[in-house]
Amino acid sequence: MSPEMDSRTKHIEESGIFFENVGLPRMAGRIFGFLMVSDKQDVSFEELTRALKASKSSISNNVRILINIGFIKAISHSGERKTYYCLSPEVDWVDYLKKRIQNFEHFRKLLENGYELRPDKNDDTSEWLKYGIDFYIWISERLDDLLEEWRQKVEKTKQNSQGKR
Amino acid sequence: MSPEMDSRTKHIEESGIFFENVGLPRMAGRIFGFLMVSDKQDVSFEELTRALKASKSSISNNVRILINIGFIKAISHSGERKTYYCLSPEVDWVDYLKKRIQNFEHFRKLLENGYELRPDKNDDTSEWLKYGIDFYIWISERLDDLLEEWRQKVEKTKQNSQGKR
DNA sequence: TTTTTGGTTCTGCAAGCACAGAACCAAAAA
DNA sequence: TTTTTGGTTCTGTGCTTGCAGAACCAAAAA
Repeated sequence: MSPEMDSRTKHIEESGIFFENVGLPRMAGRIFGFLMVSDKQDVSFEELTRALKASKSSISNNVRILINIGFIKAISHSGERKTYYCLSPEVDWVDYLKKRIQNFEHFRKLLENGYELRPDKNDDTSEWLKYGIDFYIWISERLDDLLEEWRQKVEKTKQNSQGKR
Repeated sequence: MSPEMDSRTKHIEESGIFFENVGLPRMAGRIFGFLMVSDKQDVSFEELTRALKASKSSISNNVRILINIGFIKAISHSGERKTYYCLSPEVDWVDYLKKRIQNFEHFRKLLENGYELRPDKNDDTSEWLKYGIDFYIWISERLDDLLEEWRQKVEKTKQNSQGKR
């Protein structure tokens, strides 16, 4: 990183690294980061290739990834052929988290399966497994409650702001 | 998979695939799965290489990974040079989850940084960022509460079982 | 019709990674 | 001391993946 790199560029690269850390392409993170700090509301495909100095193929593929995740959205303007992209206003954090929480479920099933297969269910290892299973059952329930709570909170806020109008 | 593969082998391989899906080596998952369903309380290094048909280097590296994560533990028996491994009885699910939750914090910081860098903080994108930031602040707090709740639950159970003795 | 534009899909390459096997090393045994 | 044991670290290989550039394609423009 050159020292005179501006804070936006730095932000974009950091976003890329973060995405990489969670198993997504760096370029997808760069696009996401760029959309965050762009002074425009929506950015064209062509601007992305130019701003991020990336090939069309890379932008094309990574834009699709971001759309699938639900982080960004394609929009078009009448009388124009170009496609523009912006952070998806409809992104559902709850749904997004729910998908990530499914890993817990999967892991719990793995523990349960292991427990079932143990020859002696009264030893330390079995106890350990039981404890882990209990924890995951408990935390999954609680997380569901939490997400429902948030959903209602949002619902209420929406009604409020509608009432104000 | 041959049809006559027994359920333990199947479990071990499934564990391997699961680990792979969350970004860890398949072999680490196999070891974890094997320790789950082994009829022994602890398993030697050599038995792992034999049972999983893997090289010493692979076992060595992946055992270290599992120890670092905190999933398994090395133990030794007096009068013996061999090292044995078992599912770590001290594994702290709470700590484990906390580490995974740190990703949320990191992501929130990314959103906050993006928000700070926006030229116009009154447009839709900024609103979107603010909403996301709020959500992550809220969920982080709630998760901390949850983990604390679980910790206390465990504490209580421990006291109970001690009282019974 | 032919040409241009906007974007997708195909091809090839470079980097990263999990694994095996070999070389290695320290501690115990002989 | 030398030999054996138990395990780690080094080296090479095949597989995967992100990317660029080229080929491609459909729709609009000319």
